[in-house]
Amino acid sequence: MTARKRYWLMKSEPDTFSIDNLRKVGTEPWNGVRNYQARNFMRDGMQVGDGILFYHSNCTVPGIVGIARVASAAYPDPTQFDRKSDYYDPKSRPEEPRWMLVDVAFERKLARTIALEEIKQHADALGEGFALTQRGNRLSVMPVTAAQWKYLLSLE
DNA sequence: GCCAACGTTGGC
DNA sequence: GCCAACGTTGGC
Repeated sequence: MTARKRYWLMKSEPDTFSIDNLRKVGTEPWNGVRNYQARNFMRDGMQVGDGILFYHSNCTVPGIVGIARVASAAYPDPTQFDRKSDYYDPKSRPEEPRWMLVDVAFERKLARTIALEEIKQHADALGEGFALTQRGNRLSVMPVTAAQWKYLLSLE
């Protein structure tokens, strides 16, 4: 029995890991998420094949730049046990890992960037539940409804 | 580079 | 369990 496909938005700083980086490598473990809410979405919500809006944050034109898909079930983020990693978490133990991730696979780049500025203009159509346009929201992984997915891609 | 928002930590 | 201090995110 296969559950219905779900949709997500995932933020990445292009200076660290851009949509072009993802296109090059094909599939990437989404490591470094250190926020419980974002982790829970990956661990409890994501299923292989789910759609991902790839979002560039902290850059000149923040916005949605591509589409990816969930390519693995959730598994422990190995960087949490790597002392040399920026993401090392001394409080996490291998027998009880604190941080989980999924693999993310490249699908395509959008024909153009759907900028945050533009998305904000459609806030009414997207509904109040859309976390990206809610003031002060810093979540790096968030759910997107099928309707929001469709609407956002219709802007492309 | 600034700073508002907000999550986490740790003293009490 | 409260809450001040602190660190991070991320738009601008």
